[in-house]
Amino acid sequence: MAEVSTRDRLIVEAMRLFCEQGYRATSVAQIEAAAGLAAGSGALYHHFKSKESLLEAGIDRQLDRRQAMRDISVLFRGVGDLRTELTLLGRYQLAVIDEERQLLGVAASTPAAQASRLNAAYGALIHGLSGDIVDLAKNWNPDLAEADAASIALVGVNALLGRRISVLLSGVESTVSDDSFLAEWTAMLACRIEAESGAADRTAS
Amino acid sequence: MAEVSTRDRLIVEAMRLFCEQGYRATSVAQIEAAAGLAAGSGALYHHFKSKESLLEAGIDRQLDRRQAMRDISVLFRGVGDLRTELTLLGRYQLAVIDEERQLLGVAASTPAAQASRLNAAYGALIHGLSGDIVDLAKNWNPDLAEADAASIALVGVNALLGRRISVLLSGVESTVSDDSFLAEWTAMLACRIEAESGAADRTAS
DNA sequence: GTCTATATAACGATAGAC
DNA sequence: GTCTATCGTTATATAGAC
Repeated sequence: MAEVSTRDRLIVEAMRLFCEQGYRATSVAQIEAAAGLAAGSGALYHHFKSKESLLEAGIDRQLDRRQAMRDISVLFRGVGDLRTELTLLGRYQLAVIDEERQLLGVAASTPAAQASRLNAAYGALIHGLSGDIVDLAKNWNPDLAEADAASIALVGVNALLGRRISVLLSGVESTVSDDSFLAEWTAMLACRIEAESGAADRTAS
Repeated sequence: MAEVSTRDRLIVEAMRLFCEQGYRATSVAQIEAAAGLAAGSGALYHHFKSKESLLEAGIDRQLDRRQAMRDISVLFRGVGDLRTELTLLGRYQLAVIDEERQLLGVAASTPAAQASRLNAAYGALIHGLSGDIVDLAKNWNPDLAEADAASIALVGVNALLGRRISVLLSGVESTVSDDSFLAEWTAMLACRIEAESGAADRTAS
């Protein structure tokens, strides 16, 4: 039961290497070696017809795992006050983004053939995360306009994404802990959610 | 005076292609063709000793341009109220990130040899943008603790970065305009800057 | 299914004519 | 400085033994 097939090992190691080095920079021989096969042997081609079809299988696998994590966010409903729920949701969404980290990393350097698939997957991710924040916001402040809730959610999601993608691009971990970051993130969103509707218009022309 | 040297054309086109396709996926022949030279001829090697030294020159060029944009943010001081200054600063910082877009794109898929240079450049960018927000925040609320100002700035910068890097990864422009995004971004930061110190601790344990 | 061996193509880089 | 031509290397992918 704990047996992992060679095919699965190839997918896992390939996505890891694609994320670290990029798709083009990762050779088939390197993937075979990482999966415990002889480097340079065509053993990989008995499981995938090409390097690109291996990437495709990796994308599909990630989308399956994403499906498994969906609709867990509703578990945070009614736990306590607005800030508690926001912090829990933020922590959950950071975990979701971590799960998608490889996919985001691979998306940065990918042949055009698979680009549309990755773009669609990325768009769906943003939409899902943003929607959860919108639901939470409107739940705690029914007077909040749909457009305002969407704006708050968009800035919130981008803040979480920016934090995770930053370390993805730089490879350097932030000096600020996730908890500290989420504390401020929570305070900012709560401050806006509690405000009356239309408050976002009080900016410079 | 409008004459652009072949060397400069090579740098510009190379960075554009590196950003779009990745470093490894871009061939020297492709760069030569984009610069108006015969594809496959070694003409590039009369200006750069290798493909990697061309990337290095591209990074140096970006760092020079960054230097030219520094210390412009102080021009926004004392324009009006907190929200006006925040919106102007946010708009300015989005422009700065746009200027660095290529460098961020190249950073996503780069050989280890140049990775440290890119990482240092990226870290300096974050630090500079964050520092400007901290200065503005403490200017409008002297009671704000240094740590709180830094937290607010970190979330703010990551929100801007997330928005720009999102379109960099997905290639799809957001349906929300920059002005609408900045309006909400401004409201969020202003809401937190105006709060008393220590308010960020009112989150879940 | 995995191996050795190899076909075929593309890439980075160099040499020399002009 | 730019070209044509080419070398050496590395990559993807295949053929056939075990």
